[in-house]
Amino acid sequence: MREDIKYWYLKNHKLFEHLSDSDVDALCVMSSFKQGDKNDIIYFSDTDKKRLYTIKHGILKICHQDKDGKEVITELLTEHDIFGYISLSESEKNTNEQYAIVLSDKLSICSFEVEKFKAVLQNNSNLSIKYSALINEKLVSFQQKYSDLVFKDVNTRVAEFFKRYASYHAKNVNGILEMEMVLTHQEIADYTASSRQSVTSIVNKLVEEGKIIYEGRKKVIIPDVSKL
Amino acid sequence: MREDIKYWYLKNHKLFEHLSDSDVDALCVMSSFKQGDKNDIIYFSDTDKKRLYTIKHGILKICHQDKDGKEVITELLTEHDIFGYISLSESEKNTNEQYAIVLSDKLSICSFEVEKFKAVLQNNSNLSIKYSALINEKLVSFQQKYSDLVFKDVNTRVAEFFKRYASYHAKNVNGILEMEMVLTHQEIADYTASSRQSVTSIVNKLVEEGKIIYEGRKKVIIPDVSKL
DNA sequence: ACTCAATTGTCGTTTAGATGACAATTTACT
DNA sequence: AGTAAATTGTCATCTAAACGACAATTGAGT
Repeated sequence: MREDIKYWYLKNHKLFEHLSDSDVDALCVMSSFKQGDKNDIIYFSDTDKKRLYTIKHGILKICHQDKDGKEVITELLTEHDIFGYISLSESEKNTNEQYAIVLSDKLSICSFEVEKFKAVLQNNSNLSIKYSALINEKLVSFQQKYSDLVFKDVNTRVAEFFKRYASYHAKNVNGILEMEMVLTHQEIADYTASSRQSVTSIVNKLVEEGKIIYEGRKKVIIPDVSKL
Repeated sequence: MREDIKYWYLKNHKLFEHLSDSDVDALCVMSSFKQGDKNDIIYFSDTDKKRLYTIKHGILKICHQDKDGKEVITELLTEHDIFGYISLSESEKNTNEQYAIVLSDKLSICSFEVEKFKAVLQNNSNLSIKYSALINEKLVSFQQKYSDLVFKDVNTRVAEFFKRYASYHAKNVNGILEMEMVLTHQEIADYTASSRQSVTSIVNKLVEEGKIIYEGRKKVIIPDVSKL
């Protein structure tokens, strides 16, 4: 990948936007870009040097399975999201059998070796505060996800999935939200901690009520988010 | 509180242990210590200046409720744990209607104004890397908690609660774990996302099987953790 | 356009675990 | 010690949502 494109990407990332040019240069040198296609699997193997990833373009699901192969999607990542974290003890396997699968047609990601990234943090307290805050945001949204699972029923969770997905991926045309839906019912179920059949029937109910519109299986329209 | 005790506490905190004396001095100045008793409620009100807390001694539950008053315990905090996080946007309410209640007889906490703490981070990249890693640990354990809720049944979750609780609070006497139990069945239920009655019957089953021993309602013994 | 695999639709059935109701026990308080 | 309040014990009932099974539909690949 050409240096100027790396540069452009990092300069436009909320984590790095206020960095000095020379700091961005330093990051550029240590960063590595990669492409992927739909259904590609990205393992975060423990054997490799640990890396920190940020997504340049595309959608990725982070999942793991229980022993019976039942899958849970812990995160849906999009442009500018980060994944793979730094930890205190170098050795500690924190990936926890997680793996990522590309959901969008194309994906491009940018990654850094964790140890090198730490070195940049050393000289950039501003960056590290931002990084902390970012991780913190994730923590808060996970706590939210946890309470939602405890407090809210499947119907609500699925409806809120659509709202959330829309907030990331929808184009707003006069208040009408249009988006490409890259998740199957099964995947929505994995994400909302429910079952495929439940998602199917809930989606159909939402469609009947006119709250969402499916055009084919890949396009979703939400005429009025406030009614969802 | 006497300065030398503050100093001593911070010097022994894993987050601050490698800080220079002068940095610890600086933290001491901005820190404030507070005491609490069992059942005291600590609100993280949005009106106040946001603070970062660390626990000097005692046990605290962080919870929030849904509209019907149903409670979920999101975290159990103990010595050296931190709570209340920094965020990018100053204003953002991240506390999310959370509140904390003291579970142990006595509690003492230490707190910093978030903005002041950030200033110390600015000049201490080492500290901020540690801080990031700490938040990150929390994130990972939350992801774990989430998957456990999805994958594991109540029996397992309750059993694992005891293991986890023991790992923090038990004295190990020749492989036999003894601990003071500060949670009621109801609270264990709130923590494991289940119901009081389920916890009661699961606990009794574990007692019958000899996997745990209750002496009164406040003391628990685990003869052999590996069998739990 | 045709075929096959993937996805969705629709049931009836099953089940884990919540919930309610009340009794028994333990602990706290005067 | 005696009483009230909190906690725990037990059971029967209920329910949300998983699960299995199979059909219908869609879309991708040739």
